[in-house]
Amino acid sequence: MRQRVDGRKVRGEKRRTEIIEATLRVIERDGVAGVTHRTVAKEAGVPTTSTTYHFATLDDLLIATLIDCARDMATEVYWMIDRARSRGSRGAEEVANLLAEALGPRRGRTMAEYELYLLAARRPELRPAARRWLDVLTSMVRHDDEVAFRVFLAGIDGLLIQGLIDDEPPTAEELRPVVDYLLKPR
Amino acid sequence: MRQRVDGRKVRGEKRRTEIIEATLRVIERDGVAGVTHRTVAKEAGVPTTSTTYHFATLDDLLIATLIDCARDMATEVYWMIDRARSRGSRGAEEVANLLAEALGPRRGRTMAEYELYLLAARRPELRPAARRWLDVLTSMVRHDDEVAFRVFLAGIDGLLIQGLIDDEPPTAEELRPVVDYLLKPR
DNA sequence: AGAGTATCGGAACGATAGTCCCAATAGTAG
DNA sequence: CTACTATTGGGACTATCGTTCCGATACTCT
Repeated sequence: MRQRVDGRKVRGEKRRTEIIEATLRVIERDGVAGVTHRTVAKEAGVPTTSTTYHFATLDDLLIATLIDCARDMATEVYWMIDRARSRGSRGAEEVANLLAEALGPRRGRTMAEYELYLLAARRPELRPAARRWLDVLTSMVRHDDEVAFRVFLAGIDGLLIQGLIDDEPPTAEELRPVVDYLLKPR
Repeated sequence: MRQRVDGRKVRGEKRRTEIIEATLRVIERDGVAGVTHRTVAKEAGVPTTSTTYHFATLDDLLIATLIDCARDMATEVYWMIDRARSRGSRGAEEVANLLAEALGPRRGRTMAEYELYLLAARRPELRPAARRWLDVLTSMVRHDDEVAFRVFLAGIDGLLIQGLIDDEPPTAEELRPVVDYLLKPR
């Protein structure tokens, strides 16, 4: 039995999270295709069998990792929306900065997030995780803004995925006019 | 020597395209992860070694297939833009219909196209193919519309990739107001 | 027709994958 | 302290992968 009454972490919890974090690093570096029991174990510095002990199958490990990844994703986009909505005219600048960051220093992470998207397209059990940030953020917007908000979210997704296939990541300055136009009310 | 002066197809060309088409079917069904020499050969009804004969490596086969896929992609989106621009107020309806089609009957194909996107993010040699339709379409728009056009393209990409993680594909009617808003000039 | 070359297709080789087995260890409840 | 269970970690088994080898076949040019 893994659970404890006092809520303290059980022994294996630490290594379990280490494995998940290592898996995310592998995905960022080599993509989902690079995830094997052995590569993850090597990245985490644990024996190969440790990954099979904590996760029944490799699929379970992938799903656990991507769900974890989706949680951070939701947090990040939450702040993006928050800045865009609350700071008035400076919203576009903040959003452009966050996009440039997602396509520059955090590029690997952004790729991992879209690998989750595509995996969720084929595996229904991943869809709730992939949709989490869409749902959460949709719920925090006024109902009469829903269409505008969906357009905004789609635009962000499109700019990110298109930015991933640029030879060099776009700067915040280059993104600025597009974000500006995207946020402009109609 | 494979090339002929008169331009007639050389012998192996037919089987080569059969293999590419089979590969695309495999990608549509099981994703890039499902592509192996054996699965492709089985799908094409040819012996396993045929795939290694016509393509030096499995990577070459993948790249050839995805570049082929990108060509059709460009054609399809070309028509989408064409309808949106030339038919005035009915443009949004046409675009919504095409989106619903891409997320319904052509769902597998759409997933394949975004797998190309993500693969291109990691492999620079695939980027020209992935960017082709963006570039072609960008060149056909008036320069003063460039920002609006980039927003439109990003919105389309976002709607498509978000539609892929819906439990049931959105209908043209559901997409209509969003496309309407996306196309509305500012 | 015959030589030469492109293509085909069966078999197999080495590498690597997922997963399982089992002995050793450590922390915990009684 | 002792029994028990969770966890660790090394090794191995089996399946499948990419790729190569090589003999058979078919097409083309002279």
